[in-house]
Amino acid sequence: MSPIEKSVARETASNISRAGKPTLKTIAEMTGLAITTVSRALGNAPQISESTRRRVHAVAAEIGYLPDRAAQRLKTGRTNVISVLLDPHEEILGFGTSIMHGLARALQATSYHLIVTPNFLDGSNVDAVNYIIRNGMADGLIFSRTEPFDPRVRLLLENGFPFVTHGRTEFSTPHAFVDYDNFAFAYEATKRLIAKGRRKVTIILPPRRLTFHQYMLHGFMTAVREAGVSYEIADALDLDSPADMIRDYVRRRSAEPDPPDGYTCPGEVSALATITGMSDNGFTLCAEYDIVAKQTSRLLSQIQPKVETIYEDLPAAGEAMGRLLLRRIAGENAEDLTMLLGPQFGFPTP
Amino acid sequence: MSPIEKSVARETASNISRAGKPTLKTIAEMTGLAITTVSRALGNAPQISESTRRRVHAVAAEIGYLPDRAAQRLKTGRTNVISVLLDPHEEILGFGTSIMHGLARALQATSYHLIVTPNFLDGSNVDAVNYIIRNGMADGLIFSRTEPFDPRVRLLLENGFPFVTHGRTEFSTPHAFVDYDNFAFAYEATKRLIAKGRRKVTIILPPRRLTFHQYMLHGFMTAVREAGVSYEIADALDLDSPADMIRDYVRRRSAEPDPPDGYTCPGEVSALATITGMSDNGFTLCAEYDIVAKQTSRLLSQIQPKVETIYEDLPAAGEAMGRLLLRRIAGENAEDLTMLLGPQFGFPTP
DNA sequence: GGTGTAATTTAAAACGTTGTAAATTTCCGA
DNA sequence: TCGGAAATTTACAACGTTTTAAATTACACC
Repeated sequence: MSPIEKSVARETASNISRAGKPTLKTIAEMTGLAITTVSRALGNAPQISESTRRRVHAVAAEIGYLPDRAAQRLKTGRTNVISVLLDPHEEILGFGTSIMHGLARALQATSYHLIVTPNFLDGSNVDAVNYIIRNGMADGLIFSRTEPFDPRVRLLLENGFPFVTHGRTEFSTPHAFVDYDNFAFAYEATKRLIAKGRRKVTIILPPRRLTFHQYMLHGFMTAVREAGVSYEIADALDLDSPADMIRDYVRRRSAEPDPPDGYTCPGEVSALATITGMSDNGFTLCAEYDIVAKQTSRLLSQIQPKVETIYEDLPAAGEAMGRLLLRRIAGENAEDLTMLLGPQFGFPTP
Repeated sequence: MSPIEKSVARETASNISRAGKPTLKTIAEMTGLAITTVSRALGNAPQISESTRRRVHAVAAEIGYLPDRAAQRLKTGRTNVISVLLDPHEEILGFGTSIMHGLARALQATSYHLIVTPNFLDGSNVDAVNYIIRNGMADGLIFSRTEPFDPRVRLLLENGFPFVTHGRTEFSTPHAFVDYDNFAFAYEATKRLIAKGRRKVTIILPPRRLTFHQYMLHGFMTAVREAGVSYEIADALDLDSPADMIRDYVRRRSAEPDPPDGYTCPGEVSALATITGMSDNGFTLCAEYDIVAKQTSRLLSQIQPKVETIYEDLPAAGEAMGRLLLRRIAGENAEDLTMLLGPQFGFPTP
């Protein structure tokens, strides 16, 4: 077919955009090219001449062509989907949402969609992971709250499935992760309490089975030992305990002899609960005791007197996880895809 | 092929589960049936004999067959996906997450997946809706914070695309929605303030462009007029204002003459900000002034003295939206799919 | 034992894309 | 002017499912 004939064919076919949405076929008819060529041109394959490449791109843009994800997925086996495991414990203070926004930012300009796989109410998180691997529901996975020998991580490693965790593990095989330096947080927070003159510090730790329990404890103990102050650790409760339980515990403990006068609170709600529990017994923040808390939202800046805080930037963590996961999917080595985010002092001005 | 031959064929083929995951073909080979028959049997089509139906189901379960979503989607045009538009304003107190958990519960036993379409940082939410409609990215849509003549709703109605909003609109064409009775909330909250003896009430309203601004205002004004107390409305700020701004406003206003002594707070963070602003000026909650706040989490029960609250059950709203959307997708009439959830007094015991 | 009808099962064609292998065109140097 | 290699384009076959229409089998009745 000569260039002139082609051009005629184009005029003829481009009368009305058909009922359904445009496909490669539509463009093929409009340009007089073969479907394969159009596909190639759009994919910027090397063997397509620059002129047709341009022409195809122009037509595609004009009619608002977007490839059918289902067909692509069927053919290539790639889903263009990244799945986030939503943990029920993340709901209180928008942890999930913060991370999600960061993730969204990372995936913004890519063709990836974000799908949320909530905790199966009955089964464990491992089932969800298994389901996703087995049925190829996503190209990559993101989740948080890792355990030292997290079964989800083990499963993913065994299957060579791309993922990024929020939190480290202790597997010898490296994997991509983003973590917050909770050692630094606890160390710094506790040091600050001591600097304020507090002489018996305490901390509300994450559940023992989670990896960051260790780091947190270690940071706390390091500060304690360096300063030689006394301390105690409440092992009847943890950060996942309902706020009421934390409040009740603090209230009870502060009524007993020799109560702590410095609290390291790695959670906003637990900080609030602590303040409430203390004030129930007539203790005043900054006067009789102090708190240094982890801050992930603007919540704590709303209460009086101001609680001293150390910031953890969750949207940044989300964005980092997104970027690392994309690189992991692209084939980069897992051991090069790790990231430890330091605590930031003071809430960044927006 | 005789039954015996079939049975032999089955034995022969079931030696090893092939490399890839099982497909209809796998089952067809194992049972000696045609692919079509297997598809029908799994779909419980009427013309399949009970015996083969059972046999196919058994084999499918045995080898853990799950239909390929991409192929189904390509063939049928249905995506089996429900998309949630995530609004940036929803991040503070896990609104998004709460709703999401409810939604997840509603979709639990269905084949639907939940995909999150975050606000496109640049474009408006309308672009996202348009994108989803045009490219058939989902079978149904869920979003919140409706305006009286919400352009998203208009677009969806024009295209006959199934959706459920959180919040009402004023279009004459009915559409599915779940809403919280904010009139009842504001009316009840304000009445309580008045019952406590407060004589000048005020309210922090949602942004004027959102539908529930009207309901909230109406409820507030009704209580005010019935009791004949005085009131004022801060129109320099709204519920979306940063907490610091609310706090500063309250602080400034309470230092001026004739300040309000009763606050209706339709948001948890704004309630906190109000308390802080007031206490900055030496006003004590329950003594010099009162607050009745909307409660969507256990946050407010953590501060002292207890703020009186009226509950809004967001997970329940999410679940309701999910169920309504499924029915809408199934073809039910939109006008039958509306739901107004009443305020509940006191936090339900879990 | 045939015949018609109902009950089951089946082959073949799509859905829109990409990969393989082959066909066509273009271009260069002899 | 002609081979032949390089450049460009193409046809066809998948991917796994559902749908349409047709084929086969079973069943009842005369």
